[in-house]
Amino acid sequence: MKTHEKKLYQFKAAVIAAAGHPIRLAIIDFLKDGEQCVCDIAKHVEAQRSNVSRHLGVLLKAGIVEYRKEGLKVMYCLKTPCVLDLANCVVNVLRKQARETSTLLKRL
Amino acid sequence: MKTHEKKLYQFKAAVIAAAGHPIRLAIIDFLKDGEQCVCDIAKHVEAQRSNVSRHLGVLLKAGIVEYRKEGLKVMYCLKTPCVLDLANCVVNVLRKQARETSTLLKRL
DNA sequence: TAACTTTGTGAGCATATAGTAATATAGATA
DNA sequence: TATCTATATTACTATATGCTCACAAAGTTA
Repeated sequence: MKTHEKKLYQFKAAVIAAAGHPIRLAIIDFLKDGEQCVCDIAKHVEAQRSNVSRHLGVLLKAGIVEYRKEGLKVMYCLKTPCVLDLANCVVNVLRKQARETSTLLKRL
Repeated sequence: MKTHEKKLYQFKAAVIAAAGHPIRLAIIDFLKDGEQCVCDIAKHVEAQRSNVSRHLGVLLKAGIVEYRKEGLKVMYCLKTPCVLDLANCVVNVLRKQARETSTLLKRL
C-alpha cells in the first residue's frame, strides 16, 4: 500500500466514523428535508442539547453538515446530501443478517 | 422518534462504525476481488497479524465479512459486496472538502 | 512425536469517545 | 439595563477502542 492510499483510507474512515453513531445517523436523517436548528434537532433525536451540540461538531468537522446563524438560532443542514446513501448501503447488510437469523431460528 | 426507529439507527450505526477505520476500510477494499487469508491481508494492509485478526473480528461481528477454514488458513470474503459502496458515498464529501480548501487557499 | 505455521485471544496500556452538569457567549426582548 | 433564549464549551467521569506482546489452539510437515 502506498502512502497516499493510506492517507485516503484515513480520510474516508474519518467521514464514515463520523456517521457511525446512532444519534448522528438520526441527525443526518432528520436533516434530509432541509435545515433545522439545534433546538429542534435535540427535541427530535431526544438527547440533551449540549450532547447534540457535540455531535453536530463531529459532523461539522467531518464535512457532513454546515451551518448558518439566524438570530439566536444556528441552522444546520447537510453539506452533501449523498451521505444519506450511507445508511441505504447498510440496509443490505442488515437484511442479510436478518435472513440468516431467521433461517437459523427455523431449525430450533 | 419511536423505539424501533432508535433500534434501527443503532443497528445501522454499528455497521457503519465497523467500516469506519482506515485498516478495516483497506481490508474491505482488498477483499473486493475475492477471498484472502489473514496472512495476506496483514501483508497488504501492513499491520500486525494479531491486530488484523482483531479488525476482522469487528467486521465479522458487524456482518460485513464471513470466513471459511482451509487447512491452516482462514479465508475471509465480503458477505455483502454492497459495503464497497460505502467508500464511494464518502468520496463526494471529500471532494467537496477539497474544493473548499482550494478555494480558500486561492485567497491567500 | 516434534517442530513449524497460521490464526485467535487474554492482559495491559494509552488514547478516544460519549455523556452530563455547569458555565460562558451572543443575540433578542421587556 | 436586566433578563431570557439558544448554543457552544469547559471540566469531569465512565466506557470503548486500538494496539502490542505473549501465549494457546489447530492443522501441517519432517
